[in-house]
Amino acid sequence: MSTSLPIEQHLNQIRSVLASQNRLILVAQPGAGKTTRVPLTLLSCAWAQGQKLLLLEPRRVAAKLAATFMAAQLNEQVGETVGYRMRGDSQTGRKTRLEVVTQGVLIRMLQDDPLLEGVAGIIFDEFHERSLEADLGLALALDVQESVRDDLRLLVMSATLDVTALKRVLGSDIAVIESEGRAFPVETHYRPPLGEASLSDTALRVLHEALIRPESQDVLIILPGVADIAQLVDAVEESPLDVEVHPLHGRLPLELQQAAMRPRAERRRVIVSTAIAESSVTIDGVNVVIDAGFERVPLFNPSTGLTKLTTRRVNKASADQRRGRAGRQQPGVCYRLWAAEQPLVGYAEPEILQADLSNLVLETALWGVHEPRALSWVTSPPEGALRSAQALLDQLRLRAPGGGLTQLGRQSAALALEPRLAAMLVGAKALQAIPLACALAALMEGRERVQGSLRDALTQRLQKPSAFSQWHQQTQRLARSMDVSMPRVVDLGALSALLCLAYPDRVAQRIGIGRFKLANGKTATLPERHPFAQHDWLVAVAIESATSEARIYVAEPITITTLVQLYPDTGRWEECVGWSEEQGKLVGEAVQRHGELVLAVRPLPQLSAEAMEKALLEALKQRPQLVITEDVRQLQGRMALLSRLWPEQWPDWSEAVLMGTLETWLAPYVAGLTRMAQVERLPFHSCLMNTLAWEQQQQLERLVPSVITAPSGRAINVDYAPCQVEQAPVLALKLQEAFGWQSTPTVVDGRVSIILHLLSPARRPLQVTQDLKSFWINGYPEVRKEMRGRYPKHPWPEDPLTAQATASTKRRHE
DNA sequence: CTCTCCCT
Repeated sequence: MSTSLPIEQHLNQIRSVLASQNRLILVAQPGAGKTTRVPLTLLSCAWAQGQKLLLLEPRRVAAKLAATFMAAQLNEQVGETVGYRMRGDSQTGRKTRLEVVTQGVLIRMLQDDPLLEGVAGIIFDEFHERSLEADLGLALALDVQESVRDDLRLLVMSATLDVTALKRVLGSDIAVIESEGRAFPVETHYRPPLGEASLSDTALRVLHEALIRPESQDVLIILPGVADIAQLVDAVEESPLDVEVHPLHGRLPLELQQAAMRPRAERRRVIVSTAIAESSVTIDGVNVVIDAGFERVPLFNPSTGLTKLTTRRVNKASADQRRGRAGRQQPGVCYRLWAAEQPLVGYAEPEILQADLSNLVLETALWGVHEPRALSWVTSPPEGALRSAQALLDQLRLRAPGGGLTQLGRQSAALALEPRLAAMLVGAKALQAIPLACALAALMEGRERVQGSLRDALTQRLQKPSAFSQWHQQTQRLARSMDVSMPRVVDLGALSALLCLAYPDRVAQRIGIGRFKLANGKTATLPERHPFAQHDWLVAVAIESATSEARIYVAEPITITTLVQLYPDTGRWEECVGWSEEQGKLVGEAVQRHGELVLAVRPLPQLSAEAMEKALLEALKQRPQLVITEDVRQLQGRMALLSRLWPEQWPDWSEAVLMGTLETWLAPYVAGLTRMAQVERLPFHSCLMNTLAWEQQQQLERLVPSVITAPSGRAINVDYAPCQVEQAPVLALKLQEAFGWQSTPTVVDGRVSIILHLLSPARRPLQVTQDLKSFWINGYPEVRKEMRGRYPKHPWPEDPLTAQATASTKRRHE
């Protein structure tokens, strides 16, 4: 059967492209056979002789399965020509030429040997899943290939036809080979919820419909979350349907997951699953899929530093993948619980756009890249999440000011733990609490949910390690990597200190019953009856960010003394001068802070000059706007006109810019001031003018004069305020004052015509014009006819071009 | 009213 796989007909082409080029994209649908056929065929290529190939798989099961299958193809055991490598479980030997590795392993291999000696090529399987680690692995591999290993072959395999982003980073001329997949046809029906029916009600209704068809075998129902699954499982069990029902999700113990996947002959099975059934596991015997069309995804919020689970509609690629689960072994049926016309986004967002990037920043810093965006990414890590990750690493003391790693940071990166836990582990040395830190890290990293207090959970495990084998294994592994052995008795004394090392940003100060302010400035709550609800200080370990206030699920009490011992900066008294709105003046205090939290305050008798200056400017910046007098407003308008024409030569004096640059133009004048009223009285006009050179000041007066002399002899203020909104300056004057002006007056050496507001003797607008010449000819006769009767004492000559201009009445003139 | 998935 292997000879009939769709990928077979492309193998020669794949070999020939990689003989002469070092990059290739292979697009193949599920069932094409790419995972197992392509790596084996590449082993015999000339460029791979005497070297290894790495095959990257996104999941441990997939890696083992692929290795086992390929070894069997060669009539060998795993660990001979084909082996695998993953955390805590490897089978490779001296003969091994193809290593199937999981994502974390690839990154460690690259970090340990950036030359990748002995490796001829890397195959990225299932790249369309766009996991954070696959993206990082490819970025590092590209860096290696571009800098020191142009012979290194990189083959990216994807089930997605949309390869534009990949081509952008791999090169627009890269070869793309496409292969058909192989699957049975699946009939699609759309069954949106009726009225207000819930997802599980709708799924139950459609399940009845599906089971009526005699050809229906086992049914896979995909719902967004565990709660929906439990609800539907109950409903099916209470219904008269003669089926065997199994829940399936990642938090279920492994035995129950496996039970859900085992085929049974006697009764039809209904498997109610999360998205885990979409890609991670295959279930034999299924030919009906009921897809609710939703997924729950963790979205990282850079401003809170928290990850929130969000339910949203699936993308089209996932929906098709789910549907395909009905046609793996025979023709099938898929019921979609949404309307056919429901729009869906095309593909899943790459994880890099929505995940916590602290590990990515740690890895790239270890790689020697201080600014992660300098690498070549299929999708660049987003700015906000990068800054947030950098801030966390700074707080964990893993990152040095320049962006490199500290000593602690380098040790942490080698530990293969998330940065918070790694920082805790390396920091445990100074607390002489490494064994406890290992036990704690293993607990927090584990998948099991901690019920009740951390202290109890730890005590339980330390007393009876054999009952918690996964935790025990990981504890031992961490202890080995820290060069300690686990003692028989572990003291829990350093527990809260260790947690502060991992979660310095989540130190929490009580601000009410069960309400806490976190060091990152956010508010979080603990149930009012929680035993810690009345503690003044906690460290919040598990938090879920909700729409309103974040909720704390796991916490541990701490003392300020502990905090100060761990973070010497926290204990430092910091001079803090601030503006008091109530007192209308600057006040000073010395405070001890931890992030946004204030530990202690004492008044400060004397304020330093710099602190006062800084505080005053800061207070000014907090205000919605500067106090702008008319002369400053005019100056801003004049400057706006000039800087629009010559942005290189004239500064931008818009309000936003002035607010942002107080330090440069206002600072010299605030020295010694303590009250805001004094600041408000400063001559801002002169302060601004003084920043210009003398020649520039002269030029300003000449190009945009503040007054223009009308034919009447009167000097009239030009209004430049409209220039701030990109309009021309305005000159308002009585019509009679303009007699004799042949055309519109101008500024900026004739470049800009002024808008004239010609007024009646009662200063009512008669005409607004930027073309005076045409007004005299076309508009004036009409105005004259109408106004002569109403204002007989004022001159209304027939020829305004030659008439004597005047600001007063006829009589005074005679 | 906690909990999608994955990995060093």
